[in-house]
Amino acid sequence: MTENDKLTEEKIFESATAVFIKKGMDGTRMKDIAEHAGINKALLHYYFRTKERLFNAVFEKIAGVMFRKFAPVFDAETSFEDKIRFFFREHITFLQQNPGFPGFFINEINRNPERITKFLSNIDIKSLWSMLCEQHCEELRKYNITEETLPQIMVSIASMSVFPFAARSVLEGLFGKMGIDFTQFIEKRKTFAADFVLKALKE
Amino acid sequence: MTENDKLTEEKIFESATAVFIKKGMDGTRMKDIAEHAGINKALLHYYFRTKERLFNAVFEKIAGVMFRKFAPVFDAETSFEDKIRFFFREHITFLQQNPGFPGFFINEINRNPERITKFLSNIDIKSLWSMLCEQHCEELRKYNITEETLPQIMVSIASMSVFPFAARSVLEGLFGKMGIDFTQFIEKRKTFAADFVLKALKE
DNA sequence: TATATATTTGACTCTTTGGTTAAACTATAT
DNA sequence: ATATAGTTTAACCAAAGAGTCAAATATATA
Repeated sequence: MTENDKLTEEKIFESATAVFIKKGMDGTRMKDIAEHAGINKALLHYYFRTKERLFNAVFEKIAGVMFRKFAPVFDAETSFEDKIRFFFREHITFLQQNPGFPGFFINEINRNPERITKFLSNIDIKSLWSMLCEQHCEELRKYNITEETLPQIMVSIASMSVFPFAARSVLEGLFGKMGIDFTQFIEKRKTFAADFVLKALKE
Repeated sequence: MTENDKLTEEKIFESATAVFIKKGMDGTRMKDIAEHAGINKALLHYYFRTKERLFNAVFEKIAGVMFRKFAPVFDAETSFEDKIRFFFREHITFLQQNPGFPGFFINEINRNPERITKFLSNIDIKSLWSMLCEQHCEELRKYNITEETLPQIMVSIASMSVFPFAARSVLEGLFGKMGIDFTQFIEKRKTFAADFVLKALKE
């Protein structure tokens, strides 16, 4: 094995990731993954036993990476405003590099909602949430954010970042007719979304 | 045939809609649709030839209904502000009644992006767009909305309405741990989202 | 080098799947 | 009633799918 050869298992995992993202669990053929990796189909089973195990490995990796991207919002020592700007900048950049993640993720959680229950059970949401509330106690009062509106705001923020990628082909279809470039639209969105949210909050 | 019996073709179409929404094109078995409709599998082919034709019929129906819901935003004779309030109220109510549509739609356009190109070719977006711009010419200037920010705003509005349904199971998972009820969250969202957007726009 | 161990393959199995077909059934018009 | 057209079914088919396995190859180790 030469230095730059990837291990077979890695090669399989990466090919599986690519194909699963493109075709989804149900639309993916083990043969496709094997061909993508340039190996024999039986090797997939040698390393991962079944299609479902291979898929679970891929899904958990992606879900983990996606959720870890939300972490800085909770633990950074910056102001509420800075966190919002930071989030949109970093999260949209991340999605630019992984544009298929939102569509893949939304698809699979809809087909199999139990998956997310299991995944979330590893995370202590409640303490993250109260950490956020305590850390920005005064700011939240200043912005007039209540226990009821905070979830609405958080969901709005996530929506604005994730949705354009999930609905990418629709937007590209619409934009195409109006002379708007999707890539440019996304680049602008990093600051637009932050400004938009902050203006909506500002007293 | 008694009065309240549905025509077989309708029954098939409705069953196909239900199953396709739940399982997606790739995850759906013709057998499942037949069983759901309580008929023989061969009847599906008698009425719709192939799985793909049946799916296309369902997809086009759903896509049509979804996009028609956006129409009042373009042709109503109300103010910009009223349109935003009207949209969130009506659109979220529509999604409450069809909570599976966003997930289904996002999934299928990601698996097969050409589908949306074909679908959008029937709609004259450009003239709808310029209609909107002309109709609210002064308001747009008042709110300081430019040619560049208008698409950002429209996408933000769509995001805020659609995304919570697409990511429903994630939100339910998170909310469950925090004592938040998804149904109630959605009900509140009709006014929250409108207020949020309008505040973000207001000079 | 010889032996044990890990990796890779082609050929195979068994099940599921979309789709077909010929026959049976139903309703209706003459 | 009976011929005709439309509807429904059971039985069938070929292709594709996930998964298996024994043999072959490479790799490490003594």
